[in-house]
Amino acid sequence: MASPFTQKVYALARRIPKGNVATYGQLAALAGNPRAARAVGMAMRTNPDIPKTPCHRVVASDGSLTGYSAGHGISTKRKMLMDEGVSFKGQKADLAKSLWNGK
DNA sequence: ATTTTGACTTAAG
DNA sequence: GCTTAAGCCAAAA
Repeated sequence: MASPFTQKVYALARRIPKGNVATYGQLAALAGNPRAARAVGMAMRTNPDIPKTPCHRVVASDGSLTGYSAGHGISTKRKMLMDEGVSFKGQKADLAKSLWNGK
């Protein structure tokens, strides 16, 4: 646990349903600060428990996969998402179909 | 306490 | 479509 904000972000990430994805800005908004998308990314980066916190379900605003410290980076992340049933457009997630509704 | 940095986002060239 | 610039936030140094 690094900090309250980070904890909140983790909680939100865990609540993203399988087969869906959320954007950093979206998590930031749900965490209470719509403009803290960057901080959210930071929280993900320092992500302590991969299986406990599915940071791979968090993508950029346009569905692009960014970062990912585990596995082989983006490649692994994309694979995991596809495995969970998330639609993909080349290297980007299909937000139109798999974007988390926030509840 | 101040500065730097980064898994962001949007706007503009 | 890609690069640059600027805005905003929180954590780490």
